[in-house]
Amino acid sequence: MRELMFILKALADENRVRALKALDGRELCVCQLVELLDLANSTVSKHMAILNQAGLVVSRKEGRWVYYRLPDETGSPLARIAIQWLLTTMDEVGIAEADMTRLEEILCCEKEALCKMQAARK
Amino acid sequence: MRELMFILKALADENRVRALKALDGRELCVCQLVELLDLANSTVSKHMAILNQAGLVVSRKEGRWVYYRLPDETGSPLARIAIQWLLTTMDEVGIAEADMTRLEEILCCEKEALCKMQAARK
DNA sequence: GGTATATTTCGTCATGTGGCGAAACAAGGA
DNA sequence: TCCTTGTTTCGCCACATGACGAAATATACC
Repeated sequence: MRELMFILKALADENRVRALKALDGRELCVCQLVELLDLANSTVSKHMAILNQAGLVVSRKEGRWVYYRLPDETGSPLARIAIQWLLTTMDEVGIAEADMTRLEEILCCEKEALCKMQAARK
Repeated sequence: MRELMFILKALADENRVRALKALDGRELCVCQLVELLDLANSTVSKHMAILNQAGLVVSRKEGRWVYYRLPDETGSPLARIAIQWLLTTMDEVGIAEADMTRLEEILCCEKEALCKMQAARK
């Protein structure tokens, strides 16, 4: 029950749901998620920590960059089924389409450029 | 997206999840849910209102009693699929078994007796 | 080693959420 | 009509949550 509630609580925030959808089929680093969600990087980092704790994402560090992605077969079955349900549901209903087009733009940018923009914004 | 978030937020509370599981395959009135969840009736009523708003339960009034049940084919597809996912997940993992045996006991009692007990408790 | 930079952690604040009891509401029975 | 009673609404409180900026970490580059 504890694990299930962790997952359900992690899913009960729109920004986290949007992040999961964005991670469908690809890996993203924090600065790309910051750009997509338009939140402070500290906020995004916290959201990703919550998703990570629930087993809904896994992280990988490469140099100074941290990449997040959806878990593979080795992840918790509960979490994987939850993700599958969420993503297919969102696809069927056509949710977060604006995010998908915005994500295309973001993926075209160099990550360094994104980070510089974000740093300048403050 | 709005409807999906209503559903996800409604599912992000353990007591509400327990209530949904208890409603699997049967109809329950508020006083029975109060007994199962061991919360104030005002609190249970609020929880059920949240579930109702998300389309995860429907209510039926019969005299002074209000019965809640899971939605049938006429309910929102999004809500119905969510419930289906939740219940099968809980079954597979074997969650809330204590509740199920406790529920058997509660169903044996007259509803009037339950309400009297609850009234006396204050 | 020192500097630059991507991310996380910390401190703080505003808002949301879940809990209760009391009062209000609704419906049956005297 | 008045009383009883099951449920909901209201007002309040304690705590959780999500947001930010600043400070701390960690890692590449000089």
